[in-house]
Amino acid sequence: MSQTQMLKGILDGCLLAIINVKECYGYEMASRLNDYGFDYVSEGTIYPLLMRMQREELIISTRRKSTAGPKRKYYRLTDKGEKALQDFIYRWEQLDKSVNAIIHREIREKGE
Amino acid sequence: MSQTQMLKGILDGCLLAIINVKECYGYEMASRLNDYGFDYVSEGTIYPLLMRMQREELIISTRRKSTAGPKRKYYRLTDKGEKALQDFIYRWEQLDKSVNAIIHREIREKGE
DNA sequence: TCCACATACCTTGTATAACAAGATATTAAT
DNA sequence: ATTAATATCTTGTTATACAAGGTATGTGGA
Repeated sequence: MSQTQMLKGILDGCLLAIINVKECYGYEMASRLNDYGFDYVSEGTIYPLLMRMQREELIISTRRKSTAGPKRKYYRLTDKGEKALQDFIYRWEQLDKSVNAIIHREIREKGE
Repeated sequence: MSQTQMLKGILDGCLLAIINVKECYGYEMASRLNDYGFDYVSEGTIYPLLMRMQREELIISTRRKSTAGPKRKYYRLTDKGEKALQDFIYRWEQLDKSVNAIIHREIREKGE
């Protein structure tokens, strides 16, 4: 029952959402996540995730020069990635509703 | 990026919340979760989870006769379990806020 | 020039937890 | 006796976040 477990299956959707706002590279995403209120997310988490999503053709990358340091890999969504993001948002909202219902003890009607 | 991954680290808190409302036994919890809007959660998920939480002294069980079938194990929260539930709710609300901020593109101020 | 440092990416191994599938036992009804 | 619903539990698999560490590039200061 840790914060790391709670992120499972959620982080990938969050990265898609971040990329959707604006092209972004891995190293920057950690701090971006932080801005949104997440605790520090390891690069050992982010990079494998990005590579997996690229393999699944949800995102594609372009290498560009950095102002300071090695080249960056900027990611953007594919059409498939945009669909995956919409799907994630839907599933998140379902979960959100369910968990909040439990916490606030609001049992839904069966027929809904 | 499946529904099953999204439940990780969340199901245990949800079960604590359910038990907190009213003593409950494993078999019943599946349908209770369903009432709250969750998809079917396997018994192969629920029972090991209950046993783990009992081992961690978050819940304790009492065997009682069933109206039809073998004895039920009714669970209730310990003091430690109540604290764990409060802790879960806090962490859930943090996550909830963060994910919704990302989805709705509301970047928080750093100083907050 | 040389070195420290921030930037930027990647790999390996580990731990956790949800799940499918199936086993077992009890009670009621046919 | 047989079937079905109830109720619990076990085994093996899979997915994924993370710690720890490695590699490479560019800037600025000594």
